[in-house]
Amino acid sequence: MSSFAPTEQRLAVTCRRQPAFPREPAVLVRLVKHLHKRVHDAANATLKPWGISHPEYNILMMLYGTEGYALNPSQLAEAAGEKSANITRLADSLCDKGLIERTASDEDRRKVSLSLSRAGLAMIDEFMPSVCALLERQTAGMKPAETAQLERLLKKFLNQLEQD
Amino acid sequence: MSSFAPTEQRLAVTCRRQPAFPREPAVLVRLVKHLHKRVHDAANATLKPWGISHPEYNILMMLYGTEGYALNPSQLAEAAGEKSANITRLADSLCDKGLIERTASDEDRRKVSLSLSRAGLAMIDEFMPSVCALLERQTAGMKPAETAQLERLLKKFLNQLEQD
DNA sequence: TCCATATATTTCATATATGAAATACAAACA
DNA sequence: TGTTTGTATTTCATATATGAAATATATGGA
Repeated sequence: MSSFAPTEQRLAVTCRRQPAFPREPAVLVRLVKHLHKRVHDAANATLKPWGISHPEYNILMMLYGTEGYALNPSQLAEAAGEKSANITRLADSLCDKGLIERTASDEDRRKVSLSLSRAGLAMIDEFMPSVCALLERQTAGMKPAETAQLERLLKKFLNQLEQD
Repeated sequence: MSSFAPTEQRLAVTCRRQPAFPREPAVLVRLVKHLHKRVHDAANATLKPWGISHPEYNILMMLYGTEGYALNPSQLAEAAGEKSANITRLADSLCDKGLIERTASDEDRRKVSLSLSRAGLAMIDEFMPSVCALLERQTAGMKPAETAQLERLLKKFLNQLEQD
Protein backbone atom coordinates (compact mmCIF):
# COMPACT_ATOMS: atom_id res chain seq x y z
CA MET A 1 0.00 0.00 0.00
CA SER A 2 1.35 3.39 -0.98
CA SER A 3 2.04 6.07 1.60
CA PHE A 4 -0.19 8.24 -0.55
CA ALA A 5 -3.43 6.43 0.26
CA PRO A 6 -4.22 8.36 3.47
CA THR A 7 -3.61 11.63 1.67
CA GLU A 8 -6.00 10.57 -1.06
CA GLN A 9 -8.57 9.59 1.53
CA ARG A 10 -8.28 13.05 3.09
CA LEU A 11 -8.79 14.64 -0.29
CA ALA A 12 -12.00 12.69 -0.67
CA VAL A 13 -13.26 14.03 2.65
CA THR A 14 -12.27 17.55 1.65
CA CYS A 15 -14.18 17.26 -1.62
CA ARG A 16 -17.26 16.15 0.27
CA ARG A 17 -16.99 19.13 2.62
CA GLN A 18 -16.12 21.66 -0.06
CA PRO A 19 -18.01 20.84 -3.25
CA ALA A 20 -16.09 23.50 -5.20
CA PHE A 21 -12.73 21.94 -4.32
CA PRO A 22 -11.26 20.48 -7.53
CA ARG A 23 -9.92 17.02 -6.76
CA GLU A 24 -7.79 16.45 -9.83
CA PRO A 25 -5.39 19.40 -9.59
CA ALA A 26 -5.20 18.91 -5.82
CA VAL A 27 -4.19 15.28 -6.14
CA LEU A 28 -1.55 16.18 -8.75
CA VAL A 29 -0.10 18.89 -6.54
CA ARG A 30 0.12 16.58 -3.56
CA LEU A 31 1.69 13.83 -5.65
CA VAL A 32 4.34 16.29 -6.81
CA LYS A 33 5.10 17.18 -3.22
CA HIS A 34 5.43 13.54 -2.16
CA LEU A 35 7.57 12.72 -5.20
CA HIS A 36 9.83 15.67 -4.60
CA LYS A 37 10.44 14.66 -1.02
CA ARG A 38 11.32 11.09 -1.98
CA VAL A 39 13.61 12.18 -4.79
CA HIS A 40 15.33 14.76 -2.61
CA ASP A 41 15.89 12.37 0.30
CA ALA A 42 17.12 9.54 -1.93
CA ALA A 43 19.56 11.84 -3.72
CA ASN A 44 20.93 13.20 -0.45
CA ALA A 45 21.46 9.67 0.87
CA THR A 46 23.22 8.58 -2.32
CA LEU A 47 25.50 11.62 -2.35
CA LYS A 48 26.35 11.56 1.33
CA PRO A 49 29.60 9.56 0.88
CA TRP A 50 30.94 12.41 -1.27
CA GLY A 51 30.00 15.07 1.24
CA ILE A 52 27.70 17.01 -1.05
CA SER A 53 23.99 17.75 -0.91
CA HIS A 54 21.36 17.34 -3.62
CA PRO A 55 21.33 21.10 -4.40
CA GLU A 56 25.12 21.07 -4.64
CA TYR A 57 24.93 18.07 -6.96
CA ASN A 58 22.47 19.97 -9.13
CA ILE A 59 24.89 22.87 -9.43
CA LEU A 60 27.73 20.57 -10.44
CA MET A 61 25.57 18.78 -13.01
CA MET A 62 24.29 22.02 -14.54
CA LEU A 63 27.90 23.06 -15.11
CA TYR A 64 28.76 19.60 -16.38
CA GLY A 65 25.91 19.79 -18.88
CA THR A 66 27.16 23.07 -20.33
CA GLU A 67 29.66 23.41 -23.17
CA GLY A 68 32.71 24.91 -21.47
CA TYR A 69 31.61 23.73 -18.02
CA ALA A 70 30.82 27.29 -16.90
CA LEU A 71 27.75 29.39 -16.08
CA ASN A 72 26.93 32.68 -14.38
CA PRO A 73 25.18 32.62 -11.01
CA SER A 74 22.00 33.95 -12.62
CA GLN A 75 21.94 31.26 -15.30
CA LEU A 76 22.60 28.72 -12.61
CA ALA A 77 19.75 30.04 -10.50
CA GLU A 78 17.36 29.64 -13.41
CA ALA A 79 18.70 26.21 -14.35
CA ALA A 80 18.81 24.76 -10.87
CA GLY A 81 15.61 26.40 -9.67
CA GLU A 82 17.26 28.21 -6.79
CA LYS A 83 17.15 31.86 -5.76
CA SER A 84 20.29 33.81 -6.57
CA ALA A 85 21.05 34.39 -2.90
CA ASN A 86 21.07 30.66 -2.47
CA ILE A 87 23.39 30.17 -5.43
CA THR A 88 25.92 32.41 -3.70
CA ARG A 89 25.88 30.21 -0.62
CA LEU A 90 26.04 26.94 -2.60
CA ALA A 91 28.84 28.31 -4.77
CA ASP A 92 30.75 29.39 -1.66
CA SER A 93 30.46 25.88 -0.29
CA LEU A 94 31.54 24.24 -3.56
CA CYS A 95 34.46 26.67 -3.88
CA ASP A 96 35.57 25.83 -0.35
CA LYS A 97 35.54 22.17 -1.34
CA GLY A 98 37.57 22.99 -4.44
CA LEU A 99 34.93 21.59 -6.81
CA ILE A 100 34.22 24.80 -8.71
CA GLU A 101 36.07 28.02 -9.41
CA ARG A 102 34.80 31.56 -9.29
CA THR A 103 36.29 34.03 -11.75
CA ALA A 104 35.26 37.53 -12.77
CA SER A 105 34.08 38.05 -16.31
CA ASP A 106 36.22 40.34 -18.50
CA GLU A 107 33.53 41.54 -20.91
CA ASP A 108 31.03 42.46 -18.21
CA ARG A 109 32.51 42.85 -14.79
CA ARG A 110 29.17 42.71 -13.06
CA LYS A 111 29.19 39.05 -14.02
CA VAL A 112 30.88 36.13 -12.34
CA SER A 113 31.76 32.85 -13.99
CA LEU A 114 31.38 29.65 -12.04
CA SER A 115 33.23 26.75 -13.62
CA LEU A 116 33.88 23.12 -12.78
CA SER A 117 37.37 22.49 -11.48
CA ARG A 118 39.46 19.45 -12.30
CA ALA A 119 38.51 18.07 -8.87
CA GLY A 120 34.83 18.72 -9.58
CA LEU A 121 35.03 16.79 -12.84
CA ALA A 122 36.82 13.95 -11.07
CA MET A 123 34.18 13.80 -8.36
CA ILE A 124 31.40 13.62 -10.96
CA ASP A 125 33.16 10.66 -12.58
CA GLU A 126 33.40 9.06 -9.16
CA PHE A 127 29.79 9.37 -8.05
CA MET A 128 28.32 8.80 -11.51
CA PRO A 129 27.94 5.00 -11.15
CA SER A 130 25.98 5.41 -7.90
CA VAL A 131 23.84 8.19 -9.35
CA CYS A 132 23.09 6.21 -12.51
CA ALA A 133 22.13 3.19 -10.42
CA LEU A 134 19.81 5.32 -8.32
CA LEU A 135 18.14 6.82 -11.39
CA GLU A 136 17.70 3.40 -13.01
CA ARG A 137 16.09 2.06 -9.85
CA GLN A 138 13.72 4.99 -9.64
CA THR A 139 12.01 4.11 -12.92
CA ALA A 140 12.68 0.37 -12.83
CA GLY A 141 9.01 -0.46 -12.58
CA MET A 142 7.93 1.59 -15.58
CA LYS A 143 7.92 0.76 -19.26
CA PRO A 144 9.68 3.14 -21.66
CA ALA A 145 6.33 4.12 -23.16
CA GLU A 146 5.07 5.03 -19.70
CA THR A 147 8.04 7.18 -18.76
CA ALA A 148 7.85 8.91 -22.14
CA GLN A 149 4.15 9.59 -21.62
CA LEU A 150 4.83 10.82 -18.08
CA GLU A 151 7.51 13.16 -19.37
CA ARG A 152 5.13 14.56 -21.96
CA LEU A 153 2.36 15.17 -19.42
CA LEU A 154 4.67 16.67 -16.80
CA LYS A 155 5.96 19.13 -19.38
CA LYS A 156 2.42 20.09 -20.25
CA PHE A 157 1.66 20.54 -16.55
CA LEU A 158 4.79 22.63 -16.04
CA ASN A 159 3.93 24.81 -19.03
CA GLN A 160 0.53 25.44 -17.53
CA LEU A 161 2.05 26.38 -14.17
CA GLU A 162 4.30 28.85 -15.92
CA GLN A 163 1.37 30.67 -17.49
CA ASP A 164 0.63 32.63 -14.32
CA MET B 1 9.27 28.46 -24.63
CA SER B 2 9.33 26.64 -21.34
CA SER B 3 11.88 27.43 -18.64
CA PHE B 4 12.70 23.75 -18.80
CA ALA B 5 14.32 23.83 -22.24
CA PRO B 6 17.82 24.81 -21.06
CA THR B 7 17.72 22.08 -18.43
CA GLU B 8 16.78 19.59 -21.09
CA GLN B 9 19.61 20.81 -23.30
CA ARG B 10 22.05 20.29 -20.44
CA LEU B 11 20.77 16.77 -19.94
CA ALA B 12 21.52 16.06 -23.59
CA VAL B 13 25.09 17.23 -23.14
CA THR B 14 25.43 15.13 -20.00
CA CYS B 15 24.19 12.04 -21.83
CA ARG B 16 26.76 12.61 -24.54
CA ARG B 17 29.53 12.91 -21.96
CA GLN B 18 28.36 10.03 -19.77
CA PRO B 19 26.91 7.30 -21.97
CA ALA B 20 25.68 5.36 -18.93
CA PHE B 21 23.62 8.33 -17.69
CA PRO B 22 19.94 7.39 -18.07
CA ARG B 23 18.12 10.33 -19.60
CA GLU B 24 14.55 9.35 -18.88
CA PRO B 25 14.65 9.07 -15.08
CA ALA B 26 16.86 12.16 -14.94
CA VAL B 27 14.42 14.26 -16.92
CA LEU B 28 11.53 13.08 -14.75
CA VAL B 29 13.39 13.93 -11.56
CA ARG B 30 14.23 17.39 -12.82
CA LEU B 31 10.68 17.99 -13.96
CA VAL B 32 9.46 17.07 -10.48
CA LYS B 33 11.85 19.58 -8.97
CA HIS B 34 10.72 22.37 -11.28
CA LEU B 35 7.07 21.54 -10.75
CA HIS B 36 7.47 21.47 -6.99
CA LYS B 37 9.09 24.86 -6.97
CA ARG B 38 6.31 26.40 -9.07
CA VAL B 39 3.58 24.82 -7.00
CA HIS B 40 5.20 25.86 -3.74
CA ASP B 41 5.78 29.46 -4.81
CA ALA B 42 2.29 29.84 -6.27
CA ALA B 43 0.69 28.45 -3.11
CA ASN B 44 2.72 30.75 -0.88
CA ALA B 45 1.72 33.77 -2.97
CA THR B 46 -1.96 32.81 -2.90
CA LEU B 47 -1.95 32.25 0.87
CA LYS B 48 0.03 35.34 1.77
CA PRO B 49 -3.06 37.51 2.44
CA TRP B 50 -4.01 35.07 5.22
CA GLY B 51 -0.58 35.12 6.79
CA ILE B 52 0.07 31.41 6.42
CA SER B 53 2.67 29.45 4.46
CA HIS B 54 2.17 26.51 2.13
CA PRO B 55 3.35 23.98 4.76
CA GLU B 56 0.97 25.53 7.28
CA TYR B 57 -1.84 25.31 4.73
CA ASN B 58 -1.03 21.63 4.25
CA ILE B 59 -1.33 21.01 7.98
CA LEU B 60 -4.69 22.75 8.12
CA MET B 61 -5.97 20.83 5.10
CA MET B 62 -4.82 17.47 6.45
CA LEU B 63 -6.83 18.14 9.59
CA TYR B 64 -9.76 19.39 7.52
CA GLY B 65 -9.70 16.18 5.50
CA THR B 66 -9.95 14.01 8.59
CA GLU B 67 -13.16 12.90 10.26
CA GLY B 68 -13.14 14.73 13.60
CA TYR B 69 -10.68 17.37 12.33
CA ALA B 70 -7.86 16.00 14.48
CA LEU B 71 -4.58 14.11 14.04
CA ASN B 72 -1.48 13.30 16.06
CA PRO B 73 1.80 14.98 15.17
CA SER B 74 3.16 11.68 13.86
CA GLN B 75 0.17 11.09 11.59
CA LEU B 76 0.46 14.66 10.43
CA ALA B 77 4.16 14.20 9.68
CA GLU B 78 3.39 11.23 7.47
CA ALA B 79 0.44 12.90 5.78
CA ALA B 80 2.09 16.23 5.13
CA GLY B 81 5.49 14.82 4.28
CA GLU B 82 7.28 16.73 7.01
CA LYS B 83 9.68 15.56 9.67
CA SER B 84 8.19 15.40 13.15
CA ALA B 85 10.50 18.11 14.45
CA ASN B 86 9.09 20.34 11.76
CA ILE B 87 5.52 19.50 12.69
CA THR B 88 6.22 20.76 16.21
CA ARG B 89 7.35 24.11 14.85
CA LEU B 90 4.46 24.42 12.39
CA ALA B 91 1.97 23.41 15.07
CA ASP B 92 3.45 25.98 17.44
CA SER B 93 2.97 28.64 14.81
CA LEU B 94 -0.61 27.59 14.03
CA CYS B 95 -1.42 27.44 17.74
CA ASP B 96 -0.06 30.94 18.23
CA LYS B 97 -2.36 32.08 15.44
CA GLY B 98 -5.28 30.31 17.11
CA LEU B 99 -5.96 28.12 14.06
CA ILE B 100 -5.41 24.77 15.74
CA GLU B 101 -5.54 23.46 19.29
CA ARG B 102 -3.13 21.17 21.06
CA THR B 103 -4.58 18.80 23.62
CA ALA B 104 -3.11 15.81 25.42
CA SER B 105 -4.62 12.45 24.63
CA ASP B 106 -6.39 10.70 27.51
CA GLU B 107 -5.88 7.11 26.38
CA ASP B 108 -2.17 7.48 25.70
CA ARG B 109 -0.55 10.46 27.29
CA ARG B 110 2.53 10.25 25.13
CA LYS B 111 0.26 11.38 22.34
CA VAL B 112 -0.88 14.84 21.47
CA SER B 113 -3.97 15.70 19.49
CA LEU B 114 -3.85 18.58 17.06
CA SER B 115 -7.29 19.75 16.04
CA LEU B 116 -8.73 22.52 13.91
CA SER B 117 -10.14 25.37 15.93
CA ARG B 118 -13.27 27.28 15.05
CA ALA B 119 -11.04 30.05 13.74
CA GLY B 120 -9.08 27.54 11.65
CA LEU B 121 -12.26 26.25 10.05
CA ALA B 122 -13.39 29.79 9.38
CA MET B 123 -10.08 30.66 7.73
CA ILE B 124 -10.31 27.61 5.47
CA ASP B 125 -13.76 28.75 4.34
CA GLU B 126 -12.30 32.18 3.67
CA PHE B 127 -9.31 31.19 1.56
CA MET B 128 -11.05 28.30 -0.17
CA PRO B 129 -12.28 30.35 -3.17
CA SER B 130 -8.77 31.62 -3.88
CA VAL B 131 -7.25 28.17 -3.44
CA CYS B 132 -9.84 26.55 -5.70
CA ALA B 133 -9.23 29.20 -8.35
CA LEU B 134 -5.49 28.58 -8.17
CA LEU B 135 -5.92 24.82 -8.49
CA GLU B 136 -8.29 25.22 -11.43
CA ARG B 137 -5.83 27.49 -13.21
CA GLN B 138 -2.99 25.06 -12.66
CA THR B 139 -4.61 22.37 -14.77
CA ALA B 140 -6.62 24.64 -17.04
CA GLY B 141 -4.67 23.59 -20.11
CA MET B 142 -5.17 19.89 -19.65
CA LYS B 143 -8.03 17.62 -20.62
CA PRO B 144 -9.62 15.45 -17.93
CA ALA B 145 -8.25 12.34 -19.63
CA GLU B 146 -4.76 13.82 -19.47
CA THR B 147 -4.88 14.73 -15.80
CA ALA B 148 -6.26 11.28 -15.00
CA GLN B 149 -3.47 9.66 -16.97
CA LEU B 150 -0.92 11.90 -15.26
CA GLU B 151 -2.30 10.96 -11.85
CA ARG B 152 -2.03 7.27 -12.71
CA LEU B 153 1.56 7.57 -13.90
CA LEU B 154 2.66 9.73 -10.97
CA LYS B 155 1.28 7.15 -8.55
CA LYS B 156 3.19 4.45 -10.34
CA PHE B 157 6.34 6.56 -10.17
CA LEU B 158 5.80 7.25 -6.47
CA ASN B 159 5.26 3.57 -5.75
CA GLN B 160 8.52 2.82 -7.46
CA LEU B 161 10.34 5.46 -5.41
CA GLU B 162 8.95 3.91 -2.25
CA GLN B 163 10.41 0.51 -3.09
CA ASP B 164 13.88 1.48 -1.85
C1' DT C 1 31.28 63.91 -19.28
C1' DC C 2 27.60 63.34 -15.94
C1' DC C 3 23.46 61.41 -14.57
C1' DA C 4 19.67 58.24 -14.44
C1' DT C 5 18.32 53.76 -14.89
C1' DA C 6 19.07 48.86 -15.35
C1' DT C 7 21.46 44.44 -14.39
C1' DA C 8 24.40 41.03 -11.67
C1' DT C 9 25.79 39.55 -7.49
C1' DT C 10 26.39 39.52 -2.64
C1' DT C 11 25.24 40.56 2.22
C1' DC C 12 22.43 40.19 5.98
C1' DA C 13 18.48 39.30 8.81
C1' DT C 14 15.12 36.10 9.15
C1' DA C 15 12.39 32.00 8.05
C1' DT C 16 12.30 27.16 7.37
C1' DA C 17 13.92 22.34 7.81
C1' DT C 18 16.66 18.58 9.69
C1' DG C 19 19.20 15.06 12.73
C1' DA C 20 20.26 13.74 17.08
C1' DA C 21 19.62 13.96 21.89
C1' DA C 22 16.41 14.62 25.58
C1' DT C 23 11.98 13.94 27.76
C1' DA C 24 7.84 11.68 28.92
C1' DC C 25 4.95 8.11 29.06
C1' DA C 26 3.41 3.14 27.82
C1' DA C 27 3.77 -1.76 27.65
C1' DA C 28 5.84 -6.08 28.66
C1' DC C 29 7.56 -8.97 31.88
C1' DA C 30 10.83 -10.90 35.62
C1' DT D 1 6.77 -3.76 42.03
C1' DG D 2 10.71 -2.53 39.53
C1' DT D 3 13.17 -2.79 35.35
C1' DT D 4 13.67 -2.87 30.57
C1' DT D 5 12.36 -1.75 26.12
C1' DG D 6 9.69 0.82 22.89
C1' DT D 7 7.00 4.82 21.09
C1' DA D 8 5.54 9.84 20.74
C1' DT D 9 6.91 14.29 21.04
C1' DT D 10 9.85 18.10 21.86
C1' DT D 11 14.27 20.59 22.28
C1' DC D 12 18.31 22.24 20.48
C1' DA D 13 22.12 22.95 17.44
C1' DT D 14 22.87 23.29 12.86
C1' DA D 15 21.88 23.40 7.91
C1' DT D 16 19.32 25.36 4.27
C1' DA D 17 16.49 28.89 1.89
C1' DT D 18 14.44 33.41 1.17
C1' DG D 19 13.41 38.58 0.63
C1' DA D 20 15.10 42.93 0.80
C1' DA D 21 18.81 46.02 0.96
C1' DA D 22 23.49 46.98 -0.37
C1' DT D 23 27.25 46.98 -3.72
C1' DA D 24 29.32 47.19 -8.08
C1' DT D 25 29.27 47.76 -12.79
C1' DA D 26 27.02 48.65 -17.33
C1' DT D 27 24.25 51.22 -20.58
C1' DG D 28 21.98 54.98 -22.71
C1' DG D 29 20.95 59.45 -23.18
C1' DA D 30 21.24 64.88 -21.77
